[in-house]
This record gives sequence, C-alpha cells and structure tokens, in this order.
Amino acid sequence: MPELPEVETVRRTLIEVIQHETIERVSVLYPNIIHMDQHEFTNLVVGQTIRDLKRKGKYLIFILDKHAMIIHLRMEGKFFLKRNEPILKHEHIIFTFRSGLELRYHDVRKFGTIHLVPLNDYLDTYPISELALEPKDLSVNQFYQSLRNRSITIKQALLDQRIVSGLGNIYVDETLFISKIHPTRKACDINDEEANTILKAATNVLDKAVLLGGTTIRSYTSSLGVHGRFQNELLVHMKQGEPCPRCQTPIIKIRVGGRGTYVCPECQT
DNA sequence: AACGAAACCTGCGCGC
DNA sequence: TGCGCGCAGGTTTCGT
Repeated sequence: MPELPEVETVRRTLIEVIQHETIERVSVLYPNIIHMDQHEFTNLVVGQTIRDLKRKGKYLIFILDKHAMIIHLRMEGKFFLKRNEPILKHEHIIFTFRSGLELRYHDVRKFGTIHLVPLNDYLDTYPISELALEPKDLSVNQFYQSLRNRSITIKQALLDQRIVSGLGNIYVDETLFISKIHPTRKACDINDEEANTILKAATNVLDKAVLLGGTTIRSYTSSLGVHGRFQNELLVHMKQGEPCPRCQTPIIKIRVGGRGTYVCPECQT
C-alpha cells in the first residue's frame, strides 16, 4: 500500500479512531520490524497517548507525548483495528489501548519499519531527515538543480525520496506519461521547463489520487481505509498492450532501474 | 557515481 | 496436482 496517496488515506482514516488513545500494552510478534531493542521500544511507548498522526512522504508519524513513532509500510504494511479477536498469521505488532481497542500492524512480507525517535527533533532525525519535499512543495529550481548533474534515468530520480518524496512506481509512470517524457531519459537532460511539467503533473496525480482514496491493485484484503478508486483513473500503469489514451499506440512494459515500467513508446520521448 | 543484483519476506499466477 | 520461475505499490546494501 505504499505511495503517498495510500499512506495519506490510511492517516486520515486512522486518526479519527486512535487520536487520544493511550497505549497500555504492546505485543511484538516479529521484532525485526522495529529498529530498536523491542523491550526498550515497548517500555518507552507504553503509557504514552497518541496526540496526532502525521505523514511525510510515505512515512506515517504517530505523535506521542514524548516520542514520534515513525512507520513505513513498505510494500504491504497495513493497519487493522480490532478487539479481542484471534491473532492472524501476518499481524506482527499489536498495540492495545486502555479502551480495549487494538491497533494491529499487518505485513505479509515483513518489510515495514518502525523507528521511535524523540519528539522534539524528529524532523531532523533519521529517517525523516533524509526526505526531500513532496512535489507540491518543491520549487522547480530546487528540483531542476538536483537533476542537472545526475546521469541516472528520470524515473530513478523520481523514485529517489531524497530528490522528491511521495512518488512510487505507479505514480511515477503516470506522471511521466502525462508529462510526455520517456522514463529512460537521463535526469541531467531534463530542462527546467520539463522539470516544471513533471512537478505539476506529479502534484496533480497525487492530489487526484488522494481525493479518490489511493490506488488498490492486486486486490488484497481491504485494509483499514484502503478501498481506493484511483486504479480506475490509471492511464498507463498495468496497461500493457492496451492503446495509449493519447495516440492509440499499444502501451509497452519495460524495465527501468529494476522496476516494471509502463510507457507509450510513441508519445513519451 | 552508477549499475545491477541481492537482501529483507511471502504469496500469487503462470507455464510445463 | 505439483514445481519452478518471475513478479509484486519499497528501500538498503554490497559488489563491480
């Protein structure tokens, strides 16, 4: 579930339910998710109240009394809210609140990460400190400058969260299609006008996807708040063999930087 | 610096 | 039905 719109959808849904809940107990069933000694983590977190839930790029940030709990869902992380139900195979961390409600972190591939950092400077602490701004906040000049000396492809640059944050494989493909730019173009060959086009396209795509609750492909069990509808709006992603919405040329699938990439070979140049 | 591959994991769909 | 392979919305690490 991982790109910005899906994470934002989770954030909006979750905050309504868990704000003001106090953590009474934590069960860590798979410790590797937590980038800290699990007992230290549990000791620090128990007794703290969830004051707010924020997001930066693809990270969810639980604002507690003294700490920020920073969670990355990676490929398949999800949250479920339950009480007194049997624990499922892929539920790895269970936060039990004083109210009896349980927040369960579910992750089939166990790729997700949890960092606990002091609240006062979490923005300047790893991992949030590594993040670039999101497309809507990034200036064209700043973006252009970070591309101009790079020989990587523009797709790889857009996936690099230190250059621009929030985009993943789906929304990069969509952004580059809208921008009529081929994903294998060198980042340093993108001029400032094209950089502007890309940023605007990315902003629009992400905004629209957030409005529609994100994208749900490969029908996983609908997790909390993730019944997205943006998959109906996809122009190229997963559309291989189908006609390009602009020029009718069949969309092809290629590999760029190791990632499956959908592109119109005719109108993206 | 950059590229690919491997690593972290599991499950699914495909061809045979 | 079973097996092996490739693939998956992400990121880090390691070797060339």
